[in-house]
Parts: sequence; C-alpha cells; structure tokens
Amino acid sequence: MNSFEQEIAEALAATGSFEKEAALKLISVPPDTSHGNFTIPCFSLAKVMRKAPKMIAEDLAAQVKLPAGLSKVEAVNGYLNFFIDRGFLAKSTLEEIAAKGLEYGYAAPNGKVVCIDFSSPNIGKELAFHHLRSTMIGNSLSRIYKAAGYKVERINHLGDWGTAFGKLIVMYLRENRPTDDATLDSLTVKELNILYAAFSKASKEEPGLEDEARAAFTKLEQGDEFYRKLWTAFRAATLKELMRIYDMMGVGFDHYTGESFFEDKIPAILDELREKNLMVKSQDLDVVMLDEFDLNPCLIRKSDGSTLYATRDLAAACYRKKEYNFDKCLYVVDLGQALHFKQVFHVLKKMGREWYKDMYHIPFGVILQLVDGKWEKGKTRTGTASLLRDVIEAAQKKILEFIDEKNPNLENKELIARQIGISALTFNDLKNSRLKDVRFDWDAVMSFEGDTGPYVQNAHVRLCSIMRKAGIERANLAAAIKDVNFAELTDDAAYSLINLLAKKGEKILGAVAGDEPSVLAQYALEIAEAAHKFIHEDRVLGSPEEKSRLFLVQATQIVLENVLDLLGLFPIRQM
RNA sequence: GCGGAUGUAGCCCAACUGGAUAGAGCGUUUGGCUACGAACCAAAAGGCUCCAGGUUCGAGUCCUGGCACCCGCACCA
Repeated sequence: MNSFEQEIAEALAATGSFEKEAALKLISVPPDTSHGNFTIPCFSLAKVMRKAPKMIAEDLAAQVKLPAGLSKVEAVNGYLNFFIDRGFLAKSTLEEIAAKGLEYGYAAPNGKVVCIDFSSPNIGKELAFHHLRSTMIGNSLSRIYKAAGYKVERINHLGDWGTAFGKLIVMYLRENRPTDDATLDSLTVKELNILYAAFSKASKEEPGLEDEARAAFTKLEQGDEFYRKLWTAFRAATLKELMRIYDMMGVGFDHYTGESFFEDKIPAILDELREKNLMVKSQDLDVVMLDEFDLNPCLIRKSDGSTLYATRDLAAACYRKKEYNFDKCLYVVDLGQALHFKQVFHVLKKMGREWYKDMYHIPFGVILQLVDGKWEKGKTRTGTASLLRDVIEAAQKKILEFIDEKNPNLENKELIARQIGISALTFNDLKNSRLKDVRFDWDAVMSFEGDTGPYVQNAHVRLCSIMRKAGIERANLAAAIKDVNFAELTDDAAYSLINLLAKKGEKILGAVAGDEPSVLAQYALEIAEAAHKFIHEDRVLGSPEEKSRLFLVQATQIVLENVLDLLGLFPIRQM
C-alpha cells in the first residue's frame, strides 16, 4: 500500500540520514513475507555513508521511529525490514473492500481514452484456435484498462476487404455455385472455409489463379455490383458465426469498423501522401520509403491501383484519432506483424502526425501446431489449424464428464461446462507472458489440473458454497463488517490471504503498465491458493471466529469474482 | 543474409523490472476425506537459470560475442 511506503520514507527521513524521496526510491518488497512487507537494501548506501551495509541497517533499525500500523523493524544482513501489524492490515484492507465492493482496487477515472484493436479476424474464414489469443488478451486488457481509470474503445478491425475476397469470388464462380438471394442468404462460413482451402490447393497448380483473384478484388474495389453482392453475402455469413462465438465467450466490442469501412477514407490519405511528396514509384508500386528508419518501404498501392493492408491501417489510425481522440491506441496482434506496424507508425510520423508515438503494437507469441512432425504456425488457409469451435466443444465435453462424476445433479450443467471450458482455454492463454510461443497440444490444453482456470474457479465456488451454507446469497459487506474482530484474522493462513487481497490495486496497475494480463492471472492463482489454504486450515462455520472468518470469505469472494471478470473468465458460483 | 522474439527442474512456466536460500504446476514418491466442495491440502525428490566474456557491493534480469529454436523481410491480411 502506498501510504505505508510514504510513512516509512518519512520516518527514515526523520532520522536525518537521507531525503524522503531517496528513501522512497529504495523501498522494495521482499521475496517472501518472512522478511517483512517492505525492505530497504542498504548496500548502495555504503559508499556515501562510509559504513558497512550491515551497520547501516542496524543503526537505522535503532533510530527509526515506527509509523502507526507497523509492528516491527529489523536489520538482517544489510536489509532493513519492516513488518505491518497483522490486525492493522486486516482492518484497513477489509474496511476498504467493504466500502468499494467489486471495484475495490480500481483507480479513479483519469480522463484518458485508449483504443484497443483486438481479435480482428478475417471474414470468410472460421475462427481458429489461434484467434483466441488476440481475442482474449484484448478482451482482458480492455477490462483492465477500464479498472485502471481509462475510457476504453474496443475495436474489431475485421479483415473484410482485400484480395482474399477476390479468391472467394473466383472460386465461388468457378464452382458454378448458385447466386440467387436465397442461396446467398443461407451461406455458411463453413462453406467459405472450404472454398478457401480449395483455392489455395488449386492455385498451386495454376499460378494464374492468384492474378485472377487480384483482378476480382480490383473489380470489387471499383464497385462492381454483382461482386459487391457476393461480398456482402460472404461478410454476413461470417459475421453471424462470429457473433455466436463472441457471445458464447462473453466478448463484446464497441465498434465493428472493418477494413471495408475505411474504403472511402483512403483517397484522402493517398492525396495527403502525394501532397507531401512521400509516395514514390518502386517496381511499379506506390510506396513510402522508410530508409531513414532502417525499414523496408511501406507498400501503399499495388500495380493495378488497388490498396493494401497498410493503406487501410493508415486510414483507420487517422480516423480513430479524429473520432475518439485517443491518448493511446493498442493493436493486439501477433508478433509476426511487428514489421508491418513499425512501418505504418513511421509513415504516420512522416505524415507529421505527432501522435504516432501513442500507437503501440501489443505483440504476442504465435500458436504452433504439429504438422507432419514439425511445429509450425497453423494456417486457416491450408486447413492445418484447429477450429476454435471444435476446441471449445471438446473442452466442454471433457468438463461435462468431470461434472457427471463429481456433481451430477448440477443444474444447467451443459452451460456451466462450456463456461468452465472456455475459461480454462482463456486462462491457459493468459497465465503466461504474452510473448511466449504456445505449442498447441490437445492433451495439454485439455488438462484441467493444477495452475488452471478450473483451479481458480473452484476456489471461488468453494467460497460461494460456504456463503450459501451460511445463508448468504450475495455479500453485504458494509453490514457484515461491524461484527468482525480483526484480531481473529491474524493467523498465518488468514494473514497471507489478506496480504494478497491488499495488492489488488497495484496488480491492476502492473498489468496496465506492461499490457500484461498474465500479471492478474498469476495474482488470481495466488489468491486461489491462499483461499484454498485458508478454508482448509481455518474452520469457518460453527467456529468461535465464525463472523470474522465468514467476512474474510466474502471479501475474498468479491475480490476473486472481480479478478476473474477482469481476465474475462466466468466467475461461476457452482460447478 | 538482415531484423525481431524466446531459451530457467524430465515437461510447461513464475521471479514484483538489478536484491536475501531462483519459486509454482504437471509428472514421480508419500501422507490427509464419516470433514464448510478432495477440481483440495501437506510433504519429499528434482537447478553450472543455453555457452563465453564484461559492468558492480550484488546478474536469471543490463552490455558484448556466440549457440539453439521460432517468426518476419515487395504487390496476403
């Protein structure tokens, strides 16, 4: 907690040995609580003070006047360790949770706007397992940023424009599929996926097919009515399935402004590039040179005049700045596209958009799949990627077997099984740092023991179960705290748990600082572990400390529920 | 070739951004349900943190040079 650090710094300043600011900078958190809650390593002071670190720590320990709420200060091997009084920590932490409820640990609104571009799948293809990463990292980040005080614009930059549609159109017509309204209306994304795979197979034997697809897209871009009609049908079919899955996963967006949305905003960008003499011809292409940044040129237009990915991203960035006036704009996209974003950001810089430095690519490692004995990037195009809906279905089925064994009479068990399954997949994605590559392995993904979503959810369920047995449906913390005797919450198990609950605010800020949901995922594991231990060691119902302990159960449930929510997991109450 | 990411226990990962004895989970071995939910708890074993140098009171973390693996590099998005 900040106030403790402030007070420790002041107390140290009062000894006359150093300035408050300097002291504040030195304060850190020891690796485990046996060394206290705060510590000052005295090694760096040795030179200035001309004393051994051990002596410095001992002298300071003798001189410093302990601020209120701290119970002990001790010098160990050159470290000056401060201990918080357990009863004091319990009181201050639990009172704050009682006052703030689910929003305990949230930062006050800071008036800043952050745009988060995530998920952004390509239309015409089914969601593959690897789409889960951007979707769930972005979903979680958008919740975490909100908790940190930002106004968040969640943007799904659908890949609904580009040569890919040329491919679909070419293949659709080549197979002589009917193009009446009724048939087009009933198109499914599954069929489109098959068309894609067929195209990529056919184009291997017929190199001319790629050109045909490019020509088809150019025709579409030029406004051909028939092609437009096909495109609309392809888009609608994909969107329908997409919404079904987002719904299932509890993911939502504020804007579905796909690439096609920026079609009519591109000419202005091209004009500006020309006016500023930034666009040059190279190999029959329009490009912006980026030599001065040690980057390859950014491709703006193909030789036939149609636009590219980067062009539409430029238009999108300018539109977003104008429309939302963001302070930060995040792109949650895999690491493989780092170069693309670097190029786009630098073109913006050359265009004189000073806000280019507020643009951040939030990269993450790729999902690798075993193809013919080698780990490689799964590709929806060639059909080597596992489909997200298949993975979700398999997870649900597996969890359902678990439920049938442990709790067969559970109501709504199909729904709960799916929620646990989706949460497990999500947690698996969020618990590690973003940049690690993930090797997709069915057995590993379908294992639900140990450091997993179900482990965290189970802790939450057990807390809810105790509350239910005590006749509490929904915690009313403000009323219940009157009966708490904080001295009864100072044993090791209770203290460890409370000490963790007290860190919620700093964990939220830590997750935002690194754009890392894993900070909160690891935190959720720590709370779950401490909660399991607490209810295992400290009997709640029927014990002399029942009221105090029951309050801690409720406070933990509230914190855990919200942390699960910030991660985008379902905080279920029974399983 | 150039650029980027990663490398920590048999496997998969942490380590609060340079601090104390490098921590969890899976797997292995063992103990605990007539028990507020055992999807749990407890214990044991398991480490030259890829290699070689450097920076300093102190390096898994920073710098240099290698090695391994993955990704990207002109008309896909």
